[in-house]
Amino acid sequence: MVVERDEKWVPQFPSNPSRRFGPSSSTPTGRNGGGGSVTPSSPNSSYDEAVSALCITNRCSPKSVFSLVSNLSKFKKQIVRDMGFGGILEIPCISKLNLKLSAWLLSKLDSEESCLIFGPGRRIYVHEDDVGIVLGIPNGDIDVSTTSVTKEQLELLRFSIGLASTDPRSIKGIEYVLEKHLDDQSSSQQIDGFKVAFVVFIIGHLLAPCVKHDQVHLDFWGALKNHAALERYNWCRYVYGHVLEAAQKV
DNA sequence: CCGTTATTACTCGAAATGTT
DNA sequence: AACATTTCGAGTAATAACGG
Repeated sequence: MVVERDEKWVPQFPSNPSRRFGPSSSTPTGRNGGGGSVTPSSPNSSYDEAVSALCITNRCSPKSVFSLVSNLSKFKKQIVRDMGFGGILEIPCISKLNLKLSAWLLSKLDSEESCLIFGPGRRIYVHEDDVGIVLGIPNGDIDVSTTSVTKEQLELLRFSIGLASTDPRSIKGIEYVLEKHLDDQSSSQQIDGFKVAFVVFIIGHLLAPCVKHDQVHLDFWGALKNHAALERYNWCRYVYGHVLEAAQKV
């Protein structure tokens, strides 16, 4: 039911040492953040809100991106940088995401005003450019979502990067594509195939993971048709759009 | 010899991943 | 989408080392 994907990795916070609120019917342990004189408005309701979203699933895994990226050859990394996705190469190896913190953050995100609201006068405005600053992905002038792709084009794309499966959403075997040897002798088709496969991989594993195992959304494939202009698309807006969508579900 | 501190081992829970 | 399994990290307890 409440299924949300979380596209931002959390900067490793000092994991809160809250041993779960036991069923002991004793003191309700006022959960004021260390400050003390925090907003007395409704510290409880907001907290319950986050707790109610405990049943969340998340297919986002920076670690798989990290392990792939760390095994890329110099040549491939240069290709990635040329695409404008250089920031992906710097992804830290975070193997665990704090889902509670993610859910809490998303619950504070107002999609209308595009800011995190922590209380009266406590707001952090978020812009899609910030996504680019943090993740280091292209922030071009073409909107990803305006592009569309037909079934045939999708088929052709998948074929060109070596994904043979008939299921258009499946990305099984994409790692094999990315591990194929590439050097300056390789044809431009092979390099383009690598570029497309790389974008699909990071979208599927980090930026906008689908809730289903080994599957991705189809809404960004249109942007992949144009191999030469991958860096001219606004991937930040695409990612941020998915964050907002997830926030609305919370 | 006792009390305090540091290192290590183990247990438990949460998150990731795969399957039906 | 729900369920099951695996993996990983944090917390805790036990033990060893050190100093008084």
